[in-house]
Amino acid sequence: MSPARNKRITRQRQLVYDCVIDRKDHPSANEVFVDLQSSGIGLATVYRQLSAMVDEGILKSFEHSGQIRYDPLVTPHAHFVCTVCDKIWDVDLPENIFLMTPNVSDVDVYGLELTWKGICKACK
Amino acid sequence: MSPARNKRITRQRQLVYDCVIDRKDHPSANEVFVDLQSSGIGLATVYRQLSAMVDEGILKSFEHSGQIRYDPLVTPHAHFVCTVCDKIWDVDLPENIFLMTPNVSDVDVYGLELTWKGICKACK
DNA sequence: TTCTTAATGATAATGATAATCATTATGTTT
DNA sequence: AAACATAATGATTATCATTATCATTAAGAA
Repeated sequence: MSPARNKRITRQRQLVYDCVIDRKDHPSANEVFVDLQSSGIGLATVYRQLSAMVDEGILKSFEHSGQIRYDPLVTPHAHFVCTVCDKIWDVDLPENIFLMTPNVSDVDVYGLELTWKGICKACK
Repeated sequence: MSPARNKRITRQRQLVYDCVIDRKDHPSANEVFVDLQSSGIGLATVYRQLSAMVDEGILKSFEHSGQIRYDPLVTPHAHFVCTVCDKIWDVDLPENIFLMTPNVSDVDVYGLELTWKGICKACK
């Protein structure tokens, strides 16, 4: 949660980070903002801190349903999305998936994004 | 390319479909619109036809860089995205990936989205 | 050819995110 | 502890992608 060189640890940065850590449901910027309403934090600051933390490697982000979701789990993993309630779970990547790089010639693959889609227990 | 029951095949529908088929680079709605400028088609119609075709299963869509991309290849496959030039390639899914469903209990998995990230030949 | 109504096109509305900028406050230096 | 340099904030506006609205047009059937 310590920022990059020449950056400052502000009350707002702490709030945003703690919020994403506490909720484990990959919140959007606006969801974080709503959670922190009582603190008086500004919406722009929430957006700024979230994207800053992604740049710094402290958070990961991905797009879902037209908005950017933030994930405190930065180690390689996949997601399961329930297409009914739109909730998201962290799941393990398949074994050895990194050995299954695509058949495109002369490219450097350094990452992947894997999302399983289905219906969760509660929605069935 | 024939529409659902009680729907009509319009000149505009044909134009939109042909455009996505012709370009194999997963265009956005606006890119299709620009391609079809000379036809006088409206932007709203492009958006409408594209999302209609996704609903009908004629096209697939996915989010990338803050916009929806359209893909005429509707059979299961993965993508490779160059994070420098932002181009997208269709690639095969890893063998037997459907056997590697996630470790979430009591969910019905019916699909997945897999995107490899890296740097393409031209950008290296 | 007429008729029904789905589809269109122009435009306004919405929603998410980024940019601007005067003000505030962090962390350092004296 | 006071002063300082400047990074960060918050209010606001701007931008961009997409959706909604609605009067008009045109498929496709009768």
